Amino acid sequence: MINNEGVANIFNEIADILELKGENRFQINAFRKAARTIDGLLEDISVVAGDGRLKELPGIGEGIAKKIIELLEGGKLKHHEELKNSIPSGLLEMIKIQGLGPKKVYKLHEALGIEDIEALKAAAEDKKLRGLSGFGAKTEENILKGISQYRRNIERVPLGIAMLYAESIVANLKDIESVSEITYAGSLRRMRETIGDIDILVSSLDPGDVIDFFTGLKCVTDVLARGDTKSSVIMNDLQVDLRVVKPDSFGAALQYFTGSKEHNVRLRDLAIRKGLKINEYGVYRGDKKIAGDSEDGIYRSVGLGYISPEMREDRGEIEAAINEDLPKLIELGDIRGDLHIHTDYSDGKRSIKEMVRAAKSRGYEYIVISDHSPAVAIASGPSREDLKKQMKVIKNLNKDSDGFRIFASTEVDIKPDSSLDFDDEILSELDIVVAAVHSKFSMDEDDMTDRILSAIENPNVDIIAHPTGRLLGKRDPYKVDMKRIIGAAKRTNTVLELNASPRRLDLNDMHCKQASESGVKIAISTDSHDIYQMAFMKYGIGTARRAWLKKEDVVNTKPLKSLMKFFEIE
DNA sequence: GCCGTTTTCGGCCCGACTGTTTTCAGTCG
Repeated sequence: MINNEGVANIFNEIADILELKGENRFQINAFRKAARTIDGLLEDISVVAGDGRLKELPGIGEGIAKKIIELLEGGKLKHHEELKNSIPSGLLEMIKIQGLGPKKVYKLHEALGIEDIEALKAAAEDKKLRGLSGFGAKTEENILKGISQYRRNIERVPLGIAMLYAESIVANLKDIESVSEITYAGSLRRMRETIGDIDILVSSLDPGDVIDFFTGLKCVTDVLARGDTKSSVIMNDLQVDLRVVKPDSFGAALQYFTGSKEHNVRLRDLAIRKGLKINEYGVYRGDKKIAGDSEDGIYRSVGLGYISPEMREDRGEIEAAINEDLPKLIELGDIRGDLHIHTDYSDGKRSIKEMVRAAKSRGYEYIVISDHSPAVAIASGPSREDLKKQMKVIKNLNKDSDGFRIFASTEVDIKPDSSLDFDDEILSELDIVVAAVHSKFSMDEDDMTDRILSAIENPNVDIIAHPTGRLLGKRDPYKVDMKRIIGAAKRTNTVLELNASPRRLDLNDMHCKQASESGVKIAISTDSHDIYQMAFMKYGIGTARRAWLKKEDVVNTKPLKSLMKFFEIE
């Protein structure tokens, strides 16, 4: 059975082919919009179709609804098959090359019979492109550059890495005299889990000065574009776009360059209906500028409350704003403790005392010491006896802790046979039990789901850590039926973790939203193995805000007393 | 192909940069 992603991919491919053939661009947008709707859907598209609700979805009307049903029934779409057969498949790959779009690719195919990237490369090297109108020597050079870049496969980088680069660029440009405001924007500001390129926005009355400094930075390896107010460069194998605007447009530009594109299209559409026009300089009624210096003002001008960057994905936030129903999102300052911490009892780098001190300096009221159980051999976690000793040490530390509380715990391994790595007797003595999968990730979906469910069903287990096991860019999530996990977690009052480590961010934003909408409580934990990693909490908060989580949805916003009540700790 | 507190027809976001052109098309975000 085809899933949501499969249907979305087919509609996107239809849009690509129609674009190559130069068909009506609004029809093309309609397919893309439908694809986006389906891709972002929390429900299974087959369920929506079964209920006859397809046409209630935004961007899905009579024609596309029929196509979805055809796909669900037969796994194929006649319209799609016909389109695919009408062009060489290599053209679809060619449009992915930077600087090449559908028009140029189709022209290359029509005029020179070029059908794939290999042929394109050969033709460009033989200087055969420059004869075509619209193509010159520079175009050939750029195409070859684009091909080698495409082949190097510049991938999206994890949020945590991109954030470090962005913060250092911001720090560098801040000192330029004409710069009055500077920040990063784009998907980084929306705290997406991976980042394709870094967007930096600056307000200055002397754009040339800023652009000069930016393109001259030592770490810049290639300048892709350099205009009067805008420039793109490559540094650290990552594209960085800089835009400079005047201060009275900073809010409008920040709104615009934060995106997402889908969110902005919706916002501009709304503005048009109200007789307004939004661009990156401001909001205009006729020639009169009515907003621009602040982001808040942009939203107010179209009658909406302020929508936080993390929500701007066209996943219902515009509707929520129209209905004055925007959630008050959780903030970093709401966090009162960390519920997943490692120490030198297993593979952590620091002692319990050191981790406690770091937690206190962050203003926390409690932490959970959850070292690995022995089955995770590489972490050389405490044996049953050593865990008992650790519990005693914690008990003593708690005696003179001026109100701060250390909770004894374990990150007990859920073994491939579904059993836990510690017996129920010792688990029941711990304050909190965190359980997680660390091995045999390749199980099929039913077995893996059953494996995790059996941990959820154990009354001693309080929290399931990193529930899908993914490592961003390194290891795919294991296959698991999240609906069953969420259902069981709700029924047993088991907490699901949002692991804040930027290499995990697991649960992801969509699963988190799903879980919390089903009434499951979330723990945002850093899984720290060293002091500095406790700062990862901000990435967890970012993901939580993308999931529309409120303070009440997250257990570690509770003050000490009510947290103890929640976990039934003496 | 979708959609409607102007509309069931006629709209559909907007502007910068590049490279090719002699005023603009294509691409990108």
